[in-house]
Amino acid sequence: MQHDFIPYLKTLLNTVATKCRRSRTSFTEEQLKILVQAFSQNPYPGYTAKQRLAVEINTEESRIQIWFQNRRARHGFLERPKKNLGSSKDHASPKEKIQDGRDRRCRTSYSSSQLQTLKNAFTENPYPGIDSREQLAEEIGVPESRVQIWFQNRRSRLRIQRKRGLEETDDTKNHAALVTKSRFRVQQVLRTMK
DNA sequence: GCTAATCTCATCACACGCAGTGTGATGAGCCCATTAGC
Repeated sequence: MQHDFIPYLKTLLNTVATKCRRSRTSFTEEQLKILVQAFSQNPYPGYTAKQRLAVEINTEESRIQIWFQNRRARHGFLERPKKNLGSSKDHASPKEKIQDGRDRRCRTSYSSSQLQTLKNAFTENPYPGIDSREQLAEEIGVPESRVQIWFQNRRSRLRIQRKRGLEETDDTKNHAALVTKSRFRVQQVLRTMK
């Protein structure tokens, strides 16, 4: 997938002052064993399952989420999960499957002041590094992983907005060109009538 | 080189308010995404 130029600019910006990336987590053999086993049972664990795993191997839930994402991408697990009930081959009970289907993290609702802080930070730098994200997270009192998601969504929706804006501008230009063309044509016809 | 971290894009899910919009959460990535730390 092609990336925009901006992410590369962001990397440059971040390297100037703050730490750009979170330091790499290194899982122990024991932790990996637990993760692999959990993956073989269910490659799409719900939020509570991920939280449970996080407690079990003493890490953050967001690290579990990333691990499962990477594992799915690299171990040929291409089939998307069926909504709600799965096949009888699955290890989870039907009840558990239903819960997993709906088991998302509770939606974070930001107060207007939290949003203002995030928006200000976004204006300053749409690609904050781990240090800035952690600082922001502490300032507004939400986990760093939520700040990261907020910035991802914000960038994404801004791109869509810009794209729509450009399309509308193009439409306006096309419309103006058509009007000019029609006027010219009418004038031509009128001239020939004279 | 392996793989955690990060990115974009698409989509789901839910709140708000009553049909559609806004936005947080999640998953894929097909030359099987790219970048970068160990």
